[in-house]
Amino acid sequence: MQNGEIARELERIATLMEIKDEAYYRILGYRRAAESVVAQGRPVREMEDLTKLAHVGAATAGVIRDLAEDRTPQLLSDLLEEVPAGLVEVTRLPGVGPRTAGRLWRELGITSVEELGALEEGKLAALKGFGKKSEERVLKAARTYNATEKRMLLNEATNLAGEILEFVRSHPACERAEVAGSLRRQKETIGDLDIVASSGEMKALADAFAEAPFVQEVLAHGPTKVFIKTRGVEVDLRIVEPEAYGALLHHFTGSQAHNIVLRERAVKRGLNISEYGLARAGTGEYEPVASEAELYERLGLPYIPPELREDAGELLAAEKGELPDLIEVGDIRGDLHVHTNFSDGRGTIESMAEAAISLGYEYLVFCDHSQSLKVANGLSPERLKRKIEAVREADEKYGEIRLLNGSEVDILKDGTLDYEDALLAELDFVVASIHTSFNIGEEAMTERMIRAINNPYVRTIAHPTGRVLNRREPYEVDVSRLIREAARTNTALELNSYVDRLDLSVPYVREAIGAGVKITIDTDAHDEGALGFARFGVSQARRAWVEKGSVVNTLPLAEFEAYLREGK
DNA sequence: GCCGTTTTCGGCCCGACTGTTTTCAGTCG
Repeated sequence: MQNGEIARELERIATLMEIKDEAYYRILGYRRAAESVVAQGRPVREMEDLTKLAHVGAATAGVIRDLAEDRTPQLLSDLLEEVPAGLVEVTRLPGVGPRTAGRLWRELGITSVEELGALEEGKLAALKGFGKKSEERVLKAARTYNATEKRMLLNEATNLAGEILEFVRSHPACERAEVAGSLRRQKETIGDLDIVASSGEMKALADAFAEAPFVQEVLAHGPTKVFIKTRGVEVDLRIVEPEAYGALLHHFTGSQAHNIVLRERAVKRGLNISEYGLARAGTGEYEPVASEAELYERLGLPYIPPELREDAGELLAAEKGELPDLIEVGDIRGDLHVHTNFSDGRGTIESMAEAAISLGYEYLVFCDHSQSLKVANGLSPERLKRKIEAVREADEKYGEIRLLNGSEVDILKDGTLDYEDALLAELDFVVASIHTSFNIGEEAMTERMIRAINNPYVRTIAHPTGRVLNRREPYEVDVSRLIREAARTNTALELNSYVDRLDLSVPYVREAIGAGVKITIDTDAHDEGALGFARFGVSQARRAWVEKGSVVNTLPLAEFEAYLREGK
């Protein structure tokens, strides 16, 4: 099992224990262990001592070991014998938690969302603590439940949040407002949106928001907190007095795991943290904190950027003064992987070049598809040669930017490349990637890609795991082996910035830079607008603790050209 | 369950909103 699956199983264990009404802190232990596994870069399967992970002790380590080696842990099989597995899904219904799910099971014999949805009217309302409203809400949730929840891509979430933010900011009662939550941390996909605001008239702003034109449904509405649904997305607005804005922004940016460890740290120093500010322990009298920087400072820490707030070692690094100097969008000097209408792009060499110039880039590498990828109008050797000429001519025309020749050459099923080496030698930069024969098994796929990595002309491997968010799982490949091989051969790995790829994913990027592998942050743009997706590639790199020095295309033109000349 | 610069036992983050209640449990973030 991979880290993600292991974490999901640990979550499932925690939920089953919650339904059983086990001790709260025992459950919390498994939940925090799940988060540690997700945050971990390299596959936990390869770790010798699992208790080195935060929040993992002897017991949880045994469970993780079993899962990693595809055995069912005794704990899990015992739980599944006692608690129906379908109840885990019941707890995912909005407004239904583990306690309610447990009662539904014990008192009504419910074991799945489907059974709950088919329940006769009045049965639920008759339970103690339930009423008509609760019944209506729960039944509706069960009947409209959709198991395959789709999460927003970063650009969709950014656009939607922008519109909502504009409404909030334009209200006269609003002093400041920002996006918080997972979007501010730039998680790869976004479920809900969190907006925070400060205001001297909180209730007026809350009421206005609940009646905003984009509101589909009001889920909760108090004087400082409004929870609505718009276009199927839940949006949470939280409001505080202006003096407490920093504490609120921090609180709602999360992650929850980061907040918890930070608060525990504060408690040890005699302080409580809440969204209202800092208090001497036990007094409940909060002193407002106006900025996040001030909050960290008063805890004796340097500012921790939102992208790092995942309880993935950032507090320890902050204490030691070893936080990374994270890469920024402005550090990107060029894009090494863009398409044109020679293959399946919509832009021309010129239009793409001009879009790159307007971003301030110093160089741009055109990488159209290779001959065997017919569906993408891949270039035959003859057409590639014509394109090489066309790029050279265009390069003469533009003084502001260096235009270079590349190819996104297919790695064929046997690991050979889709052009002869002699042709690859004529190119400035070669990107290699997989677009066919995804299901050949982990061993064969790994060997196939390692063969490509060992080709002397291949400088980076594009979208190395082939995943497409919300659409396609990554193919099976041993990424850790690819990373070791890339390090050995001085081959880079791509962090593809296209919003539905973001591939390599963050944990692997962190593993790769740890192994000394260079990263290319490319957009794979098929039109001019997509060049702007570089910001999302950069935000993922920041989540992976990447500094500018680890990224090939932060090199100024002269140094980049030297890098090209040196070869591998 | 985990964890330790007051520790190997006794702690373990914090608050808003809802529904069904007359004081609070459950859910959520």
